[in-house]
Amino acid sequence: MDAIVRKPLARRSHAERTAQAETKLVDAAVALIIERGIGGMTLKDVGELAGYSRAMAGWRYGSKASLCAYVVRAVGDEWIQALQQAVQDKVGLAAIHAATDAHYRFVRTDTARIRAFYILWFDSIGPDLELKQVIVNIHARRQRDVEAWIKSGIAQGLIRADADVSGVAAQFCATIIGVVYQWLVTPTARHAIKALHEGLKQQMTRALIPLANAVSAPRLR
Amino acid sequence: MDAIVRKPLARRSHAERTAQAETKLVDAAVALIIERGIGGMTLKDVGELAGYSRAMAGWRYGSKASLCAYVVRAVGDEWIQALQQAVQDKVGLAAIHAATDAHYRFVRTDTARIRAFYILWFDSIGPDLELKQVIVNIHARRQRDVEAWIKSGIAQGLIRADADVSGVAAQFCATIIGVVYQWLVTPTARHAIKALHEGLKQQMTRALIPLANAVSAPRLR
DNA sequence: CCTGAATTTTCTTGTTGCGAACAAGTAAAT
DNA sequence: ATTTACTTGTTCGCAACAAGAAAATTCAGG
Repeated sequence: MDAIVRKPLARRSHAERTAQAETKLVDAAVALIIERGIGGMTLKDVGELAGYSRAMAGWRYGSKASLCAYVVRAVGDEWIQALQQAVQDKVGLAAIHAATDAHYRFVRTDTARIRAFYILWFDSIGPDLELKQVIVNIHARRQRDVEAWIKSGIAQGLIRADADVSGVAAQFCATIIGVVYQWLVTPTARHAIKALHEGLKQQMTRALIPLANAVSAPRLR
Repeated sequence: MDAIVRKPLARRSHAERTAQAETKLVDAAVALIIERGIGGMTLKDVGELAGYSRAMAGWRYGSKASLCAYVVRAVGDEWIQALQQAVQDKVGLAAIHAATDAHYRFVRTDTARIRAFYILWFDSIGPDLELKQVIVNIHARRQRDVEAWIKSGIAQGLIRADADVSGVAAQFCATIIGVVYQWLVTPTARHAIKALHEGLKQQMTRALIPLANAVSAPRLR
């Protein structure tokens, strides 16, 4: 297990040491999760890949489960930032479409962090309560956001008034997870992942546009 | 780790021994996967819970990964049987709705085997090639079935002729997985899981019915 | 202010316990 | 007797923790 980088390290403050260690350890954990899965990632290799001793990762985060939860929290925060950036102040279907497009762009770039994030996401099945709690929070937040977009859309007359707000939002969130699963298991099929995102947009359109426009719902391009 | 049963065992043939060991071991594995997740299931405990020695499960299946793959194969076969039984010779939307309803009934009964099956399903992310292959096969078969239903529906004029057959089938399969994830992480919310299945049926209806009927697409009851 | 000892924080080496995997042996059926 | 089913014995690797070394910070006395 070779270290990633070994800069000539001058005297560093405690804060600097801590911050640098954290980024190196998280990067190493992400790389190993992608390469070998969560089971194959060992605390020993995380520490050594980051350029430290075998026990470093375990000492820092206490346990493997805590390290995983920390990684999810860290990447999840970046994620929420990027999503807000993409949606801005849009509402209704525009917001949902923007969020879906942004999601597709994220998975298409396929950065290591996002892949590891979602690998960890699917590990939230299972008995690790700490990780599960983190994921549940992110999921709940997503669903709240979607519900808010739909409600604003209804208020502005862009969405049919009798729409089942929480039901459709749940459908959206569930489908996103299904699409992500597809992406994780077949990382090569870019076109298929694109089509699934487009299909999701179309599905939401059909469920939410006012009835008068329903017949003219656009087909998949 | 206490044994499940200890019948007074008379002289049994090799075939009987093998068969009985297999069911006991699989049952034990299922129980432990549900209780502690895949990481928490140990070959030692599987063997002892089934009433054998600590090495029994490892000896029978060679490795933990192979045991998992075996369980998925076994339950997956039962599953396919039950699904065919539910769909019979239906085609078009009727087949898709029947399959969705059957799926909901399966997860609602929440037998241990089905739960373990889907927990293992989500473990197919990750580097275990044997398990991944089994899952990919089941998934491909599902998708083929759905495509066949759609095609027959088109042939009989029950489904719009310009439908994107493989695209819609992929959408269906992805959403099912998303719904299953929801079910696994929030096993209590039965109503929500029911609503997601109903929403999926409605979504497929909207995507597939001939345009002339589109406006009268039934709403979620 | 400066200098260096005392203290706190960061990180490493040492140890234990447990599980997977396999080897070699025993018991049961053929 | 021979093949098949199963158990006991052993090795190796990892997670978790303990105890020690090294680096940074605080604080004493000039």
